[in-house]
Amino acid sequence: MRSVYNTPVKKKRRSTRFSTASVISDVADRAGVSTATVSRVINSPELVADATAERVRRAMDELDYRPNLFAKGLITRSTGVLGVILPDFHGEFYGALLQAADAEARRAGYNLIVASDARPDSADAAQSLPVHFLDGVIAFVPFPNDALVRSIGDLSISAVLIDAQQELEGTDRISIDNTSGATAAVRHLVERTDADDCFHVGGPETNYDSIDRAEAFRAVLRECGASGIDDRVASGEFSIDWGYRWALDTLTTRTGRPTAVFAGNDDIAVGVLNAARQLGVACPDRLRIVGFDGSRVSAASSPKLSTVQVPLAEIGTKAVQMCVRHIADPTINPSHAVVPTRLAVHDSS
Amino acid sequence: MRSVYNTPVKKKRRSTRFSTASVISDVADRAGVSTATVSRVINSPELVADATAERVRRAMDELDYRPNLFAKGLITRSTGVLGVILPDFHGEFYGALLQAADAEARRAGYNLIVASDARPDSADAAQSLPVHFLDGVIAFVPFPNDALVRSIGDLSISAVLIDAQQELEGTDRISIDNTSGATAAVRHLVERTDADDCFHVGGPETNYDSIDRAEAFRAVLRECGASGIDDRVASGEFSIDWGYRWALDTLTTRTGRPTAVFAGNDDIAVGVLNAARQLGVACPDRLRIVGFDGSRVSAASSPKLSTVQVPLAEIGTKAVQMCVRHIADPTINPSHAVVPTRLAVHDSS
DNA sequence: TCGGCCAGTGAAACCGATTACACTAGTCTA
DNA sequence: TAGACTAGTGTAATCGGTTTCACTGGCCGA
Repeated sequence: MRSVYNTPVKKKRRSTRFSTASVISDVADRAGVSTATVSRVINSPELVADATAERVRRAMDELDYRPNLFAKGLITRSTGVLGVILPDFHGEFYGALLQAADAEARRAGYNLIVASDARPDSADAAQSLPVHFLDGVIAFVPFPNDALVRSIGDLSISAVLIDAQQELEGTDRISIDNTSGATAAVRHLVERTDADDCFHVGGPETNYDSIDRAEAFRAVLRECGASGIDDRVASGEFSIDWGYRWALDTLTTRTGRPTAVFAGNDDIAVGVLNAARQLGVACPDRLRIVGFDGSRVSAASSPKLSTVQVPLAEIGTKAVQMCVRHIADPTINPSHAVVPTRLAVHDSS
Repeated sequence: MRSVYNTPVKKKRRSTRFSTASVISDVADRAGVSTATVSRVINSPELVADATAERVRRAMDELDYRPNLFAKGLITRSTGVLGVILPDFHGEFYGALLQAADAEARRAGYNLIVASDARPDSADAAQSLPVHFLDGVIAFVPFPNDALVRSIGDLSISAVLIDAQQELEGTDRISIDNTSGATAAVRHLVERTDADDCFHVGGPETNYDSIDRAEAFRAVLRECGASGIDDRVASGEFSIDWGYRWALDTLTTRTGRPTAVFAGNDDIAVGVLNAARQLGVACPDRLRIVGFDGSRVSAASSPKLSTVQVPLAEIGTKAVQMCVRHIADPTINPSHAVVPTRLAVHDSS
C-alpha cells in the first residue's frame, strides 16, 4: 500500500555535465515544493500561496534559475522570436527599419531573427529560417516574389508583409504611400521649371516602390499637359553609380536638356548631383533635383538634397506591433496600414 | 507473455489542433519503421540500410516533415542560432557587418538573432537575449562595457568579441587595426600641409576606435615635431552634425586656421566638408579632409572623400567563422584576429 | 554444426518544462 | 455536523525528438 509517508526512491540527480545551469527540479527541491508549483510561480502566481511563492522565488534567485526555453517551447509552442526577412542590409534603409523594429520587439518581449536573402524569385529566406521556432514573420517584399510570399503563407504563423503587392490571406500588410510624396515632389519641380524638361531617373523596373514613384511622375506630367513623357522616364537601380551614369549620358548628349530630375531614391539623386557638378551644371540654378527616402546621404550632400521622407522607423515599429497583436489574437481581422511619405525641400531644388 | 506479434494498443493520434505539421511518428508510421530509425536517417544515415533510408526519406518528403527544433534542442542543446549584439543599426556601418555575418552564418547552417541595445554601461542586450537558446554570441563592443562583457562571460557559450578591449577568458576576439590606416591618413595629410595646422575631429571620447585614431594622429604629429597637439584634438560624436558644428566654430573663430582635418569617421568629415563649403573654404585647395570607414556617404560626397576603409564585411564573416569554429570545438585556443584598415585617397585631400 | 560477430532495427528512457487531474485540509452553508 | 466548496499543492502525462540498450537474423570461421 502506497502511503503519503512512503517517500519514493529519489531519482538520481542528472550529472549536469560541467554546465551548472539549474533546472526546475533543483528549484523545487530547494524550496521544498513540486516542479508544478515552481512552474505556477512563474506562469500563474495567483494560484500559489504568497508564502510559498516567496520561498520559490528566493530559491530561483539563489540558483540563478532560468527556464529552459526548449522545454518550455515544446509545450507552449512559442519562443518570443520573430523572423524578419529583408532584401538586404545594405545601406541604411533597412538598418533604420531594423533599429525601430528591434526596439519595439524588445519592448513587447520578443527577439528578432534576421534573414537577408529574400531576392526576387527566391524563397530561400523563408526556407532557411527555423520556422518551427518563430512566433511570427515580418517580410519586406519590394519585388514580386511569389515563391517567398507563398512559402510565408505555408508557415501558417502570424505574418506581416511590408510593401508587398500580393495579398496573403489572413496577413497584415504595410504599404508605403509613395504616391503622395512623389506627387508633391514632382509638383514642386514643375512649379519651378518647364514640365517638358522634367526627367525621372528611377530604380529597378520591377520594384514596387519604383513603379509607384514613376507612375506619380507620369501622372503629374500628364496633368500639366506635358508631352513625350515616356521618353523622360528611365529605370535602372538604386545606386549612386546608376544616377551618375544616367546624368553623364543625358546631360551631355540629349538635345532637350533636363532642368529638373526626380530621382527614384537618394542614391540616384546623389549620382546625378555628382555628374552635374562635374559637368559644371549648377544645382539648383540650372538643374533641380529631388531624391527619395530621406537618407543620411541626402543630408550629407551639397547642396543639401530635397527629398521625400520615408518613415522607416515607423514602418519597423508598426510591423512589430501588428505582428505581436496578431500573435496575441489570431482571429483578429488583418489590417492594412499605409504609411505616408512627405516632401522635405532643401537646397537642391 | 508478450510476444513480437502482440501489437500494442496504438496511442491515440494527437489532435494536431488545426496545424497540419507532421511529427516524427507520422513519418515513422508511413515508412513502416520506428521513430528511432527516422531519427537515424536524419542524424546518422550510415547506421541505416539504404533501402530503409530511402523509404524514410520519401515519407519525409511526402509529409513535408520538419523536425521540431524545441524537441531536438531539448536533447542536443543546440539551435543553430547565433546572437549578435550591436550598439545600434543606425547608419550603414553595422548593416554591412550584419549583411556579411548573415550570409556566412547561413552558409554554415546558422541563423542570426539580433540585439541592438548594447549601450555603454548596460548589459540589457545580453540579459534580454534568450541565451539558453543560443549556440554562440557575437558582440560588437566599441565602448567600455564591463557589465555586458561580464554577462557574456556568464553565458558560458561560444563568444566572439569585436573591438572590445577587455579580454574574456576563452573568447575569440577581433580588433580593428585603426592605427595603421589612421597613421597612413595623417602622414598623407602632413606631407601636403603644415603639421601645425592639422586637426583631428574625433568621435566619442570613450569609443575604442576613436581613441586609437586620435592616438595615431598624436603620434604622427609628435613624430613631425608639431607643437600644441592636444589643442588640435577634439572629441564629440560620430555624426555629420558634430563635424559641421566643429568646423563652423573652428574655421571662423580660430586664429590658427586648420589646413587639414583628420576626421574620426566619414560622417564627421562630411559635416566638416559642408561647413567649409558654406564658409567658402575650398576643399581640397585650402582645407584637406580625410574621413574614416569607407562608407557610402564618403563616396557620395563632393569632392569625393578620402577615407580609411574598414573591412566591415570581412569582420562580419570572420566573426561568424570564429564563432562556428569554437562551437564545433570548444577546446580550441581562442584566437585574436586583427583586421587591417587601408587609406583610400580620393579628391578631398 | 555451433558460437561469435555485426548490421539493422525497435522499445523505452530521457531531456525540462507545462498542465490536467487528483487530493487534502480548511471554511462555509444548511 | 454533514456536505459542498475552495485554495493550495502534488502526481503524472505530455510535448517531439534523441539515444541507450536489447534483440534479431545472417554470415563467418572453427
